[in-house]
Amino acid sequence: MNLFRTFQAQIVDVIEDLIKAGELPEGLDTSRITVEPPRDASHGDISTNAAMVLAKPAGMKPRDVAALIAPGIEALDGVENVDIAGPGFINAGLSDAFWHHQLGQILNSGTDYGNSNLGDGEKINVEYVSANPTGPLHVAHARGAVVGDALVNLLRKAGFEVTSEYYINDAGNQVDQLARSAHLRYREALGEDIGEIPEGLYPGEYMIAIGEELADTLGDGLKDAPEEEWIETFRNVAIERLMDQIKDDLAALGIEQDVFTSERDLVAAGKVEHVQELLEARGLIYRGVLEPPKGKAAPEDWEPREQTLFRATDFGDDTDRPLKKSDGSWTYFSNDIANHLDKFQRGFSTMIDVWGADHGGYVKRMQAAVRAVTEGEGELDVKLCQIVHLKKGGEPFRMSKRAGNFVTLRDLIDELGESGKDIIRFIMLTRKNDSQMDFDLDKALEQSRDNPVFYVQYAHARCHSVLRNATGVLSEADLAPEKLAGADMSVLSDPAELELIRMLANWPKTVEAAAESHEPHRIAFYLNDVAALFHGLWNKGKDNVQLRFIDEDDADATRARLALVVGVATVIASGLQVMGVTPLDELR
RNA sequence: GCGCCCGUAGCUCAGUCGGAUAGAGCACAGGAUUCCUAAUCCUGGGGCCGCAGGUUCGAAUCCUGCCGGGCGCACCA
Repeated sequence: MNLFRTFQAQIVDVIEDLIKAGELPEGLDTSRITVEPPRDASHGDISTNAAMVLAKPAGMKPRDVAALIAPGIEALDGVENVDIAGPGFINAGLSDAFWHHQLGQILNSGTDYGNSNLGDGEKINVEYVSANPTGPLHVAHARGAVVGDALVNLLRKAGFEVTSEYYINDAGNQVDQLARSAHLRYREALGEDIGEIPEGLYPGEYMIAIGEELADTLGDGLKDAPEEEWIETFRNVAIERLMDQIKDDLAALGIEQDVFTSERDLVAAGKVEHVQELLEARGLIYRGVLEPPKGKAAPEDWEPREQTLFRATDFGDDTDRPLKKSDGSWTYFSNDIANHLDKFQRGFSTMIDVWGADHGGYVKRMQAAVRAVTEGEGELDVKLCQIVHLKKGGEPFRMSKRAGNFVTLRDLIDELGESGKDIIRFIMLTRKNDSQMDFDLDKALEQSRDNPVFYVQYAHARCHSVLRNATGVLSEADLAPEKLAGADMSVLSDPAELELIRMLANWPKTVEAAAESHEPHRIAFYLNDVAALFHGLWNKGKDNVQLRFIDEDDADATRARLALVVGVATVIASGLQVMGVTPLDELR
């Protein structure tokens, strides 16, 4: 529970008391009342819009309503003073003791601080990565992987019951081409000169080992056999190997997903037919001919064709969408509807998909389908991840080990060294998912203010450095968080110290807001703010000896200040945990 | 031509789902280190929040229309 929510509930109580007493009219809607930290610190610690929201329905002036509510707020625990300002804001200042108490709570909670019951155990499914099993992951996948995974952690922290999921596109033409590529490499492994890899097949070197394995296990009997005899086996083996590799790459990024759903299995289980029956029964399927796209040059082979169409326009899409290909097989779209219906039937009425921006044109139709197939009970939020431009020293970066090849995720991790995982994860979260991003390899390794990964890690390491130095004044046992939580915090009275505590106490609200909006990047920005205040306070100790964390002549003051230091380290660690980044105690 | 995303300081970006005088970093100018990591910090200038209307107590935020950039646009996945 974040403290602003607590105050919000208390203020609503105050208002209800006023209604009972006849001071305010009955039937006021209190749901729009918010309590927030004011942007300007001079306006106090908390601020509510209650008077402005209630003024109109109550038929009163905002300031008059505020005057009625203010005394009730002033009487609340922790409130020191109340002020009515501007158009009718009620601002309240909280006592130092209140903030000291918050700090104690941080120490007692550890990195669980910020955990919330906001989600109330509601089930949410987050699908991300879902790359085709036709090759290793490349950088373009990294952003979605990180965003999705951080979102999972974030939602869990906020009290949702989250399942992380990968949808394997193992049906359709692409995996058949994969099987053919494997067969070619199989023949190559048996000594045949295969020459150039034909257009449409997968030329990557990663196919060679698969071909060799197939040759080892199957012998040469399938070398000249017709495709029907081998395609299934080759497909299965290739997909399995590539999925293993993808899982390894994800593991290197610290990602391990709960559920892997196979498109092929969904089809085989008849789930797509089920979708069709369901839509048919609701009158949402018809045979029809689509208009060619206007303006843009029509596809070469376009011809008016009667198709099996889903009435997507009834659910907010721009045009109706085909469910079957001309050869009678299901479209990718049909299968993906089955995928989402399946998720819904497994109990997820809230679903989040993380996609690349190039799939943006697919959002509306999928959302339309989810609405149709769940009768409005299911909700799909799609997070689109914009492209990442790799750079090195400001120049576009290409790592063309093989001419024309993409940069694999593995290459990127290796390039960044042992902290590669943490660096990638942090940087990928320093932009909103839908804005484009430059990823500069030099900057990412730089140890400077310029590099947010370093800046936040440095703050955390500094905290631990202080604690290491503190053993001269306090015993190990005295440095335990739960021990420090009981310290007399009253020396923490400098504005910079209190500002830092306020920032730390903002963590639970940050978690809830980020979780509600499905925006994990907010965590990165918050941590940057925490680090900035901490570095600032640290440097104040240079001018003002009174503010140094360790005072060899005053164990009590040291205890209180170290409580603050541990609080900072705790909140940073808690935030990094959500991002999937390992906090460092030392940077040397 | 249609749809989606974006447009905020010279540059890169935040902006707590409608709040008060719009914030950081970089860059630029100046300053702080016998002292817990100066790998840091402090001070300063910088803005028509793309443009124009609308909604209301109140708009960077919501609606409409333009302008500019990115992505996508039958039976690929």
